[in-house]
Amino acid sequence: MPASIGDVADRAGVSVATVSRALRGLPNVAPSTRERVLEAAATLGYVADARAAGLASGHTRTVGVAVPLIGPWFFSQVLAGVEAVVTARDLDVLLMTVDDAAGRERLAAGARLRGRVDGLIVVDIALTEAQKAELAANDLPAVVVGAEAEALPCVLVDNVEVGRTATSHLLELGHTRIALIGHAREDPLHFPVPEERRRGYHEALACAGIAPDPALEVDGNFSVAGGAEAATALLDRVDPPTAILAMSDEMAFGCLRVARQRGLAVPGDLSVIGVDDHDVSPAWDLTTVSQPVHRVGGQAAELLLAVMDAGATSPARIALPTSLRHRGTTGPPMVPTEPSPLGQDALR
Amino acid sequence: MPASIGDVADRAGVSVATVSRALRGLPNVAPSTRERVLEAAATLGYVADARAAGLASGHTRTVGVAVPLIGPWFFSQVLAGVEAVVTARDLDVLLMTVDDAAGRERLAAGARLRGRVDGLIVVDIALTEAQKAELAANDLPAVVVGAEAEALPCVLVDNVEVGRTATSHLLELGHTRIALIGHAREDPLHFPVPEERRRGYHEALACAGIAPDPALEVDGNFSVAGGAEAATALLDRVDPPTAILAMSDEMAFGCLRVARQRGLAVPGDLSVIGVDDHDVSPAWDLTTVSQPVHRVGGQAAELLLAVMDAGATSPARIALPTSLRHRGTTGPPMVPTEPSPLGQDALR
DNA sequence: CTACGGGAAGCAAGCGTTTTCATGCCGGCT
DNA sequence: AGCCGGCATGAAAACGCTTGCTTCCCGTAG
Repeated sequence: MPASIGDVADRAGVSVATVSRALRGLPNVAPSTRERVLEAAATLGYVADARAAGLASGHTRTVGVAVPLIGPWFFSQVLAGVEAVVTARDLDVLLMTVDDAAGRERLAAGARLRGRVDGLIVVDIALTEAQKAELAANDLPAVVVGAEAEALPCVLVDNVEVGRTATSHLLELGHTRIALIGHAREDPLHFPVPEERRRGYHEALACAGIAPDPALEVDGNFSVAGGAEAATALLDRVDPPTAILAMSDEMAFGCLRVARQRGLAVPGDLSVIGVDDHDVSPAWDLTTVSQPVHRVGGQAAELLLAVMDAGATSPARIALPTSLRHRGTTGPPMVPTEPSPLGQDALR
Repeated sequence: MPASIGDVADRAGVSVATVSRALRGLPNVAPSTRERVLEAAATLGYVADARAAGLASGHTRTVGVAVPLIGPWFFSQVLAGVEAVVTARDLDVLLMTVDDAAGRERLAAGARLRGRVDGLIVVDIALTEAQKAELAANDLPAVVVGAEAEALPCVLVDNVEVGRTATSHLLELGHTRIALIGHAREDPLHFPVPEERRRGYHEALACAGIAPDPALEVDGNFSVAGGAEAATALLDRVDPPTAILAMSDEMAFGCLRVARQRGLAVPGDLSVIGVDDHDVSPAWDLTTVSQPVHRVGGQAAELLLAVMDAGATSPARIALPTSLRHRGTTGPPMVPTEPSPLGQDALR
């Protein structure tokens, strides 16, 4: 039903080959001819069929982005970063969520990918080593975000350092009972990020000569609600922590909420630090370890484009810097015997 | 390089037609044959080329989602909603941002769409009536989110009511100087949403017999920072408002930040209400008008699928309900002469 | 005057599927 | 015994483009 290239050719009185060349701005087309073709195409409302063009030319002008979830802030920011650089090259973005083992298997096998994308960005998906190798062998240009990969380029932040930085910050302020809210250790996804941050936490603790207390490490599900639950559990203990390191700002928000509900002063009674530097963190005045989320996506996209252009180069490994944003939710622990005059939060 | 259907056919000792049928689970294939084909395909790692399959069959198994931006919470949630129902039908999502006039023109004309998507969801993009008509005439199944459309199905919330509800809430609490933070009236995008909410605000004000003060309507750019700036400007006035209605929770967060920095008690000195019911709003204890963001996306996707299945039906128009979430940031205005005992916020 | 060169345009061969139509085979029915 | 219908399979025609190769034409150099 829609006009095809043949219709345009007929109307312009030239061959389809000439139409194809004229429309794509290729050389060796007389200006007068090109103009006639352009006009014919315009009046017919002709748009080339992407499938046919791709089939003939061998590419798709599309890159795939695989994420475990779409909703959370982190992923939407990475996605935005990818999108910005990809559309600058006039490519499209195919979004795919893979959130279970079957999906990961299919992704690694390249199912649904052939003839769909020219390249793939895999964000924070817990691929096994075997799956990564399979993906790399898959001839499809791919880059991994948030995890190391042997044969694939990857972009990530040093999450051990993230954990270390946050913990050291709290230690320097004088805290010794520091809780960690992250992901359950027995996480079926065994994605490295939480584990790495936990490692940094342990390292910093060890440096300060403090023995880690397993009771202070709880699951927060990387959500506001999960962070709130975790904080509740921690603060209900007979020996509550004086500081909480939440592995994401969203979980930190949950902590702050609980603190406020309980009338705890922050940072007087409880210090809270997050990770991400979420959009709304400045508004909360939340101390956090900032990571360049948007840049992560952009960098991954640039890397992918480079691989797509140059073919298989030596897989790069790009580490992006993080930095402590010391704001208002962390401070020295209160001396236990001295009750806080600021135990009430005026907001409530 | 990758195995084609012909390779599979050779290896299984059958024709390509049989391979095609066997792999897609079509009837009239002997079980033994099917098994042989499956095995051949598996050992060859065969995956059908989506372009070729699409070209031959006429569809793409992909739906497009066009948004003006990816980063903001609202869009990521809508996207997630769409994605959930679309992938349940084993379709893919092609993400496209259109944020300028040229992009809108191209979108309406269907550029880059043919052979790329089987259907399109347009989210909060300021199409002119002519462009909507063009899109509708474009034979491509499409649904519009966040705007009325003559010839296209659409899903939206009653944004006039949203504005009315929020404003009435503040009025009932006793406020009379109520500021509105939204989008600049001379918005070049002239997207209807802010304008509708503003209308609701005016209607509620009129009902209460209050003349709107243009000085109390300011632009907040729908971001945290924009909300903060707007709040600053409002509170710097000689006659500051006692309540602020922000058209999004993110802008409301900016307001709360400013209030806290200035030592204003919320809701004692200043009431703040937002719109959206953002993930972190419960943590802030923010009063807001909740809209079912995820559901909006899901509903749009379901509508689109229905159109794709059934062909052109009469264009539906689905309005989703909103509701007031009365939380802690709104309350009666303080009696002006009585200074607040809670002017200090313990968080800072 | 012929040979040569280069730009403009056309022909036709793919690209890898799906799908229609034709073919062959077998069993059951009249 | 002769047909007929149904099932499994194959051959080949689309699908709509890109692209290598060829042809044509004209101007210039020898």
